[in-house]
Amino acid sequence: MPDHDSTALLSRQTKRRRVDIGVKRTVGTASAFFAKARATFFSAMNPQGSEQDVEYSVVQHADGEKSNVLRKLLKRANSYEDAMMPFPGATIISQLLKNNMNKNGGTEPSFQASGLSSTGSEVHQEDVCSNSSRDSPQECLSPFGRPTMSQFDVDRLCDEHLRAKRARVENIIRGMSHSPSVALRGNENEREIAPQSVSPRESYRENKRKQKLPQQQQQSFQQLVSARKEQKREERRQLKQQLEDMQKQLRQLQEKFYQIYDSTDSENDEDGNLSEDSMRSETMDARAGDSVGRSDNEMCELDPGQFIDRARALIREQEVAENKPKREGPKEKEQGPNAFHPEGKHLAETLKQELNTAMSQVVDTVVKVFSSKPSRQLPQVFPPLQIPQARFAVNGENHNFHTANQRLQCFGDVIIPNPLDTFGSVPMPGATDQTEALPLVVRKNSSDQSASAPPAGGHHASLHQSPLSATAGFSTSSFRHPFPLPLMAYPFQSPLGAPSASFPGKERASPESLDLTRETTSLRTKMSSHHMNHHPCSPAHPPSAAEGLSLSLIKSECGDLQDMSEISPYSGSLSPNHLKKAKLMFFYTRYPSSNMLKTYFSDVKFNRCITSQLIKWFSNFREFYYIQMEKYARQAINDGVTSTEELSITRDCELYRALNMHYNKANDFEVPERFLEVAQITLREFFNAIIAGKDVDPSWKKAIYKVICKLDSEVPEIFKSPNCLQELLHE
DNA sequence: GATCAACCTG
DNA sequence: CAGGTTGATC
Repeated sequence: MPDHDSTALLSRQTKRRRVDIGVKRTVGTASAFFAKARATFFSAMNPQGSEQDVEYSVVQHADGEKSNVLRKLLKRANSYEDAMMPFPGATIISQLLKNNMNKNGGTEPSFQASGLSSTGSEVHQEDVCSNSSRDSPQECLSPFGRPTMSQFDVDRLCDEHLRAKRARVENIIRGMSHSPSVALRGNENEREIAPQSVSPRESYRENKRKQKLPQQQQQSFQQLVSARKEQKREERRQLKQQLEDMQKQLRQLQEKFYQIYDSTDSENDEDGNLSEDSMRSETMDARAGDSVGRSDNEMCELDPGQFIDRARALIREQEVAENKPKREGPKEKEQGPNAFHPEGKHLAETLKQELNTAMSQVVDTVVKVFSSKPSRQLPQVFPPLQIPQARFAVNGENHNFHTANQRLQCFGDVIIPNPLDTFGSVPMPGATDQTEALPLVVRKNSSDQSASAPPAGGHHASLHQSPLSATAGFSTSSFRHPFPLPLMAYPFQSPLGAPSASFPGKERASPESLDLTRETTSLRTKMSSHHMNHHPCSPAHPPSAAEGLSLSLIKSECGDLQDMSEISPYSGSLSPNHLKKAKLMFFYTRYPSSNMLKTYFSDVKFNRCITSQLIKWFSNFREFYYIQMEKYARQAINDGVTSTEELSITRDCELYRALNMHYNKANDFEVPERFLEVAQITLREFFNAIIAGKDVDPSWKKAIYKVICKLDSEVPEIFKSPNCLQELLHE
C-alpha cells in the first residue's frame, strides 16, 4: 500500500501537473486587466530591463541640470573666494571649478572615449556609482593652477552680466558632460595603475559608505565618473572636509548676516519670497547643530537647495558686511553701501530669481523624467480623503491608512522637516509658499522616525529604512517638492504633525490591529524585497537612493498611472477584512467570476491589481481546498476506507476543522451546510479518482475541478455589504 | 498570441 | 498568500 499520507509524495505526484478544468473564464474587463497587468508586472519586475534604463536616463537628464546648479553655486563661492578667505573650503572648490573650465576650454582629457561599458560587473558598477559624485570633481582637480584661473574667473565675473555668465556655465557643463564616457573608459586604466594604497576591502567599505549618498546626486556625476577614484580617495576625503568647513563658515556668516539683516528684513517681506527665504535660512540654522556633527556621508548629502541657501546667505552676508560691490554681476557693482535699499532688494530678487530658476529647472527636469514612470505613485500619496463610514470600512480602511501613513511617513521624514524639532517656533509655510523647494532636512536618525511614526509592532524597520526616507539627497530637488503641499494641507490624522498623540502605540482601538500589522508587514516585505531585486548593488545599504526610485517602481508595478490613484490607500484597496470576507465567501463559491467579485466587494475600487489579487486569493483558497481534499482522500484510503459511503464530512471531522481553520479561523462564522456537502462531494471525487488510479494521469484532477466548479452556490446578499463582516460575525 | 487557472516556490 | 511559471484553451 502506498503511503497516501505523505505530503511529500503528494506534492511529488502533483508536481508539474497542470490542469485546465475549462472553468468559465472571467470575461470582459477582467481579461484585459490581466493582460496589461501582467505586462506591467513583467516590465516592472525586470531588473535588467527598461526600468533601469529609465532610471539611468533620469540620472542623465538630471545630471546636467543639477551639476549646473551645483557648479554655478560653487563658482559663485569661488568668485567670492578672496572675500571669504580664510576659507579652507574654497580652495578645492575653486580648483574644481577652474579645472572644469580648463577642461571646457579645450583641454580634453587624454582618456580614450568609448561609451559606457556594459561589461561592468556589479562591483564595478557599484564602484562607478559610488564614486561618481566625488570622483568627478577629483577628476577635475588639478594640483596646480589655482591663482591664475581664479583671477581670470573673478575678472570675468566682474565684467559680465548674469546672462553671459549663465551661458558660460552652461558651456562648462556641456563640456563636462562629455567627459564621463571618457572617464568611464579611463576608469579601467586607472584602476590598474591605481596606487595600492587602498585595499579592496577598504575600497568596498568606502563604497558602502558612499552608497548613502543620494543617488541622484551620486549619479548626477556619473557621467563625470573618472578613473582615479582609488588614488584620489584621500583627496576626496580632504575635499569633503573642506566642504564641511566651508559649510560651517557659510552658516556662521549666514547667522552673522541675519543678525544684521533682521533690521531690514521686514521691508523685504513684501514680496513674500524673501520671507520664505528667511524661514529657510532659519531652518538651516536649526539644522546647523546636527550638521556640524554629521559624518562625511551626511555632509555629502548636501543638496543643491542647501547650497543655494547657503550661497544666497553668503552673498547677502558679503554684501552687507563688506559693503562693497561684489562680483555677482553688474547689479551688485552698482549697489551702494546700503545693500538693502531698493537696489539691494532688486539684487536680492534677481539672485533669487536666478537661483529659483535653476532650482526649478532641476526640479522640473527630474520630476518630469521621473514622472514618466516611477512617479506614478505621486497621485497615490495624496488622493482625496475618503472617510470610512462604517466600522467595517473603518477597519478596512484603517489598514490602508496605516500603510499609507507609513508611506507618507517615508516621504515625510524626508520632505517635511518635523515642525517641532526643525522649525522650532517658526510656522510652517503655507502650501502656496512652497513654490520653491522646502529646506530639505535630512532626518535620518531612527529616533526621529520612531517619534513621528506610528509604531505598530516594531517591524517598521524596513519601511522606515525604506528608500525615500533615507535618501534625502535624491528627494532633494526632485521629490520633496510635490509632496509636502498636499501632505501638509491635509488636516487628517497624519502622524506627521502629532505623532505620538494620534497613535498611542496601538493604532486606534481597532480590533483588527493585529491583522493590520500583519498585512502591513507583508506589504513591507514585498517592498523591501523588490528593492533588493531592483537594486542588487545596494542591498547592504538600505538607504540608497536607488531604492527610492524603486519604491516608485514597486507601486507602479500595480498598474499604470491612472490606476495608481485607484489603488490609493484611501480609495479602497484590499484590506485584511476583505481577505476575511473572501474566505467566508469561499464557503459559497469556489470559482467566483470577476464580475461577481466586483459586486461583492463594492467598497473596493477595482483595478487590475485589485482584481487579480482577489482572483489570486480564491485561487489560493482552491489550492488549499483541493490539497486538503486529496490529502484526506488518500488518508482515508490508507485508513482502509473502501467506499465513498463511508466518507462524510461533519462539523467535527478533521477535514472540516482544517478547512474551517483556514477560511474561518476565528470560527465566528457559521459555515453553510452546503459547503459541507460540496466538500464531501469533493472528497469523494478525489477518493474515487485515486481508488480508480486516475491519479497517474497528470491531469487527473481536471475532472474533479470540473465537477466542483459547478457546485458554487449563491453567495448571500449580505456579503454585498461592505459591513457584512460586522453583520455576519456579530449577529 | 492572449488569457486563464493550475502549479510551484518562498 | 503572492510572485512566477506552465500548459491548456480561446
